[in-house]
Amino acid sequence: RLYDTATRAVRDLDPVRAGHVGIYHCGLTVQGPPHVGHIRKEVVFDVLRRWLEHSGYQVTLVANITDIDDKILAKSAAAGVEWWAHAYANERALHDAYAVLGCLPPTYEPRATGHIPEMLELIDTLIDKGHAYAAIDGTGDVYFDVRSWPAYGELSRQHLDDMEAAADADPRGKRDQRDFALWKGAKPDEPATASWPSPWGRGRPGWHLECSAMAGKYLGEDFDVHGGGLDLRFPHHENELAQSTAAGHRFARTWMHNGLVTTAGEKMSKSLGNSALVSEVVQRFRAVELRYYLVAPHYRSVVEFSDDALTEAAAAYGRLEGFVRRASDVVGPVDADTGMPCADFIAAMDDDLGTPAALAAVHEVVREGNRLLADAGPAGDPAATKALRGTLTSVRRMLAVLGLDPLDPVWATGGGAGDSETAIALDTLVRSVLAERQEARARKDWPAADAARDRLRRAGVEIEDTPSGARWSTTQADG
RNA sequence: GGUGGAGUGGCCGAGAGGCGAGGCAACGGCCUGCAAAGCCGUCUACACGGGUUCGAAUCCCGUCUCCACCUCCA
Repeated sequence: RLYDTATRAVRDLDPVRAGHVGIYHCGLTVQGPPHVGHIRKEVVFDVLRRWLEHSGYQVTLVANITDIDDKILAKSAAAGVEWWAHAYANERALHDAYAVLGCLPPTYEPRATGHIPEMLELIDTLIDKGHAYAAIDGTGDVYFDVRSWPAYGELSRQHLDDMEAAADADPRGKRDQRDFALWKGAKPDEPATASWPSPWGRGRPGWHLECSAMAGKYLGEDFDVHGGGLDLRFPHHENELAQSTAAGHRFARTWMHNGLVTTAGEKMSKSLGNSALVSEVVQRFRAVELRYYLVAPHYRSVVEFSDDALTEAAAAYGRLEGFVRRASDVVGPVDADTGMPCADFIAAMDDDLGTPAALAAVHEVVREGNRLLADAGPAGDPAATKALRGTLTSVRRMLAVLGLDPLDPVWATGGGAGDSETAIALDTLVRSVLAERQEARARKDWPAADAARDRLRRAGVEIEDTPSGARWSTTQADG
């Protein structure tokens, strides 16, 4: 079940094609590097995709890249670089961000500039059906005629006559002030590379049209889920819906919107200057902690971004991670794919992606696992060890669905031969200090034992005494 | 002016007519040489004012505060 913005109700997901779910969500306009708000949406749809796949569906996840628009042209011009270089650099930054956060790559990521023919075709259809027209002022713009489409406003329940008058009352070549551009005629000061030929002269696509054309191309005229940030509900998604349905498509069956990330109570956005860039946050927190922070609240709620909140998320995640590492030490490697989520977890995830309740269920299972840990082990109760194995496998499976399995290789720092040699060297050194401490403890020389521990701690190495001996970790790498 | 949403314990954050979500912090106990981690326990909250009900954080009416959208926005 998923909450559908259009009907304002939690509804059963009833796929167009049995066993398959097609999802389109609005990716980024690559005008700048992604901040935490942008990446929240990626994480939300990544969790949805993982859960659907876990539940036996084949998922096609399409997220567009808007690689041309006013801001890209303006910012690249200001920076003195080509617009396409600017867009591509930020597209790469986006890819880096979701790789760092452990988001699986989408099935496809179409770029707006690669789909001009599909867009022109859609405009043709709309003109033929009487829902679009070329601007009367000769700018080469083409607009959607909102007054020609009585259902306009159905998604956001807005009425044309109740809307605030646009700030700039310049009607340009529009029949109605609320008509929106499907195609934008090229302006003399824009680079020649930023326009394409069309029946109305050279120009480029309007933002809303891109998504309609690309969703239709890759998912069909009737598909399951269309998503994006809540701020896109109007006008972007309203306009997409109007265009596509006016062109005769059924379009999205469920509209899914994630809540926004705020800082100091206000929406995180570049224009407000309160953005926390993903690349900057992961300097101070581990990426998996950032991901936990984003997965823990429900996807439709507002999340307030702060270092305190992130620190708390890190502590909560540390509890889960600590169990997984300790239990793995005791029972050895397990295949997380064979684990079964507990019933509460399944019920929570099926109910509109209830990650808070799902995570609460994981914490409960971890508590049980920690109890087992006290009795398990080579010298311990074999029944407890067996039970612990099952618990560990289940916990890892549940965390994997959320993209939070601590043992997933994506969270390994570094990688490559050099790093692993360093890791081996570090491990050898730490173990020699631990051995020293153990000798001191054996002869009850507590000051010497504590001095060894303090020495490690000052170097960022935390020690944990377990029934099977001391284990060590840093906040960055595993011991 | 219109549209959608939110206000929950020291903090974060779920739930949506009766059965104490969960996490963090704090405190007490167990464990530990001492710690850390873990386990057990304590802290019984739902913006405000009315109403409905045997029973309301949850439903209804009213009030206040906040956020988002109506301009590019995840």
